[in-house]
Amino acid sequence: MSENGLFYPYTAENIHPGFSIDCVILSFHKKKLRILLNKFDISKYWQLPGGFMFKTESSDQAATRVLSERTGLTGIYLKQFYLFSDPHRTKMDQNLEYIEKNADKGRHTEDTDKWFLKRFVSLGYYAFVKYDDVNLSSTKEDTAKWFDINNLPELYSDHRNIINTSLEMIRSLLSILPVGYELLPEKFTMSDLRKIYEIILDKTLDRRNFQRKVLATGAIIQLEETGSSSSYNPPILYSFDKEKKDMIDFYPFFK
Amino acid sequence: MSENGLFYPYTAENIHPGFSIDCVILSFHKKKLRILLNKFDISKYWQLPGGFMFKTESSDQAATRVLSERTGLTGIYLKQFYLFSDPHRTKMDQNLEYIEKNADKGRHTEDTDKWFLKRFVSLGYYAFVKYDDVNLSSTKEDTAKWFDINNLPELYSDHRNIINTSLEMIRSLLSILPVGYELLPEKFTMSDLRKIYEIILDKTLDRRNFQRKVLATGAIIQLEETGSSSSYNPPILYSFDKEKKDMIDFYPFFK
DNA sequence: GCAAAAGTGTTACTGGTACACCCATGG
DNA sequence: CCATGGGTGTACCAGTAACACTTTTGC
Repeated sequence: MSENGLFYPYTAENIHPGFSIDCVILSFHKKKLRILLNKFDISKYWQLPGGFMFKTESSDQAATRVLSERTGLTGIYLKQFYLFSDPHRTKMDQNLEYIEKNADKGRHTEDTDKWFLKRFVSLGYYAFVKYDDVNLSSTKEDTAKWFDINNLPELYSDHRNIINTSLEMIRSLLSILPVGYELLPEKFTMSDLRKIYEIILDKTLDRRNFQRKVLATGAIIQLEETGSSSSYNPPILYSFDKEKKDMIDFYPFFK
Repeated sequence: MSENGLFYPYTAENIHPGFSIDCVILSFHKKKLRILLNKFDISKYWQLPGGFMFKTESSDQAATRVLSERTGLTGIYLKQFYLFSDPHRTKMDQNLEYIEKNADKGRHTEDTDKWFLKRFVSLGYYAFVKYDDVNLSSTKEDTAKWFDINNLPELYSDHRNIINTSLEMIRSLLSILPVGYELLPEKFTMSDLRKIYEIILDKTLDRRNFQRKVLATGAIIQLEETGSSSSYNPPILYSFDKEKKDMIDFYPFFK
């Protein structure tokens, strides 16, 4: 997104009309669940990384491309979760402001007006990435930043609703989602794994029962090493058994 | 769908572009799970009831309208479940044939060519209706019919895939879907309720354990009457307790 | 030595599964 | 009188939940 600012490389001709994609990209860092947001210099609001679908792409391909552009990653775990189609979801005043400020910056293209001020439906995707693997690419016009999922700024359009919906969906499917495997680094502590489930479920889990249940799946290997960072009894490190990571019904289920 | 045949009342101007809706409408009758399909006189294939979204509608409203047109019902239980967006999902040869045969019948409109031969993404909905409540509206050009879900005809485009996907989604969410409440008439037998779960899960369930689990929820009331129809020990009839029907986690969960 | 994080084990309960016997009716 | 569908009860097993004590280290 640089050539023509805000909308590059999308044009009225190359995208599937009236259709956009918004990505809820989650990671885990320092005991917090993080979500990736970005902000254009011309905007007051932070927003979900998103984009449009080229005429030659499927929505999965488009979402994968958008995520790759944002994070530099390939092979990302992502799933569509809901189509947002309220006819009034697009805040035309906000978009008009975008167009105007874009023009002020000398980045205006007439083409844009034709399609950006029309109604869009948006397909929501959620994605799980490893925090340490991500290289955030920010430009002067477009800043990317991780936010604590429990401490979000004011958001563009209906993006707050999209995030809330994604979390509900993730919560209800948590028992079969590989959140730990996708969010944690190669080596991790049991405390971190548990924290992920606690944040998503918004409740504390019994430390001992959690550990027993997780280990009983046989998909997690206890390592020799310990994590040294903290200032007390160093925790044991664990790793996922990659052979077993794709087993359905592996992932522990917590009510 | 009569004025101009196949595409009434949709035009290039009044619909959201490149976007369609397909509905998997399920009912239960005589121990079989049924799906509503329709066939145009000009088509070789049966297809899912579907339609397009007007520019003023949400997708839920569009789906509700389509279902209402097809079944005469209001207040239908329906949920979106997946967006089908493969760029090659639309079979252009099939659609071209539609257009040509439509022209043969003197129902051709030039407008149609503009949009019906373009790429569409399609949002899948599943719906649960009570068989006895439905009045199928067939016309000479458009026949509607219930099919046994396990005995389907050859289908248009990727509709077979849409049906399979819907059943997978329903299966995975079965524990929280009100399938019994939505599919069964006011009074029903335990055998019918169990049969619904057995068909969707494609496995037999222990008759006694099923009954105990279902009754333990407290959401089903045993009636005084018995069903007399069959030729043996008449079964007890049950009803849902409407006060409790909306309780989440009510619906029994079967692995 | 005490606070904080982490390691480990036992018990009780509940929900799920497997299974057997009796009853009523129509043919 | 028997085949078929339906009603009811028990026993076992496994997974879950509740819960307590010990260890390590920094301050």
